[in-house]
Amino acid sequence: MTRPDVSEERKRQILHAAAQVFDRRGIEAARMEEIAQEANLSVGGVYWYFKSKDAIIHALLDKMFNADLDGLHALLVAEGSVRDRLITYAREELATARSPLRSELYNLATRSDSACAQVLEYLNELKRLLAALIQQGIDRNELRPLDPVTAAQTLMAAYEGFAELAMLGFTLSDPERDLLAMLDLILDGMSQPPKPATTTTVSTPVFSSDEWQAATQP
Amino acid sequence: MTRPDVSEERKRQILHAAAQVFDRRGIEAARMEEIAQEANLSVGGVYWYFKSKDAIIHALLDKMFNADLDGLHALLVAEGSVRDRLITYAREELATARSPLRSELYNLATRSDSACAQVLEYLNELKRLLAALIQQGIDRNELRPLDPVTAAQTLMAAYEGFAELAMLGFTLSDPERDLLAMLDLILDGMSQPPKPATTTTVSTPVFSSDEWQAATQP
DNA sequence: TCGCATTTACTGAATATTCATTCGGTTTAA
DNA sequence: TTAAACCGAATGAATATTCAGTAAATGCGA
Repeated sequence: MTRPDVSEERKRQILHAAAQVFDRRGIEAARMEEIAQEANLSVGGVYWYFKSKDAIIHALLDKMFNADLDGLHALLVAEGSVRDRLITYAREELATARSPLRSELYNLATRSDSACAQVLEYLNELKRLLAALIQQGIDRNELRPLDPVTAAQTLMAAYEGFAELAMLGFTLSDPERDLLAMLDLILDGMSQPPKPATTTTVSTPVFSSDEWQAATQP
Repeated sequence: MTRPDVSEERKRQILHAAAQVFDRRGIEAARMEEIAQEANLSVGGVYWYFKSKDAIIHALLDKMFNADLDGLHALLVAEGSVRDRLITYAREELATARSPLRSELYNLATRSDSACAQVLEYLNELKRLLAALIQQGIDRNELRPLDPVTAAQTLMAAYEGFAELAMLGFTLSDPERDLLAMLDLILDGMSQPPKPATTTTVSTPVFSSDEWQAATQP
């Protein structure tokens, strides 16, 4: 009677498929039919494991958020300068950033109370972890004394905003270079003045000065 | 035969109504019926002025983007320090920021080529104007010499990200205070070291130190 | 080691609902 | 009288969810 339990495996399959379809169609436009196909199941098969489309979304959020927080947790106790670890975190985020999924989920959160609660819980935990990392930087004298929570929130806004812009294909050169340039700028501002400006290695201006000066007379 | 032309008036009515409905329901969930009602028209009446729902979205985007760019344009030639003007711009944005609309529109842009082009055009213009303003700051020695385009993009990411987070109700105290704290932090980093840290007047820490230090041992 | 019963895992057509859009008809101002 | 401005029921297409079945793995008795 006890058949080998495939439900964990199936759920993983379905969530993977859903992520793919959400990516290309958007959450609202994603059809259960297409998710089922992508998961090598029929519509009914998907409903065997998930109560509804919403349940899939919820589970997917959970998976993504946990993966993200786990990564940051690991960085909190990893070695290296705080600056380097913040950059590493940003780089890891970048991998996810260009997918419309995250923005869609946030978007959804503005309309569903339960989704909103889930997202806020994630954001608060993210803030706590980032603030802790920044506090580490202050304690080690890498960063100037600033309010770690404000700094954490600032970084979060920058990350989020960058992800949003990158998603739309709005970048100077390539996303990674732009991300690093942005972080260099912000982290320079947060660093101890002793080394006044850590040389901004990546940020090679891509526009000629003519080009942006033209903006003054449009 | 030449009746007084009400079409401009009607279009304004409809766009206003659409903005309201998009705000509370989201773009996809907004029903033409509801937009029509809000505009004191029937469904057919709305279709008399707009070819489709997409046309309404497009026109609304156009209106919002132009209002934003016009405001920034005015700030570019206004008096006051660059810092103050960047703060003023951010404050003006904040008024719009808490509505899900902007995020929805971006979100939509990832799926419609024409919407995407429209958004990118706006973002590029925004970047040009912000870069020009920052260049002004460098020329006047208010800001340290940095790549104005990178700085502009950094500010844009921060603005966007902040708007996204504020939309979800993710703030320390009140949105305005948080926004100013964030900008102070970023602009301090961009300012000339001579006055090493412009006193961060608004950023009164809201969490006790116990509270965020707890984040280290979760 | 073969049926046979039983339960789990699945299928996909049918159902029900939800809108964007259309269009034949009505109102109103000139 | 005419044409622009408007109405709103009807149409049609899209799609989440259900459900009456089917397939297949397992245990069990002979």
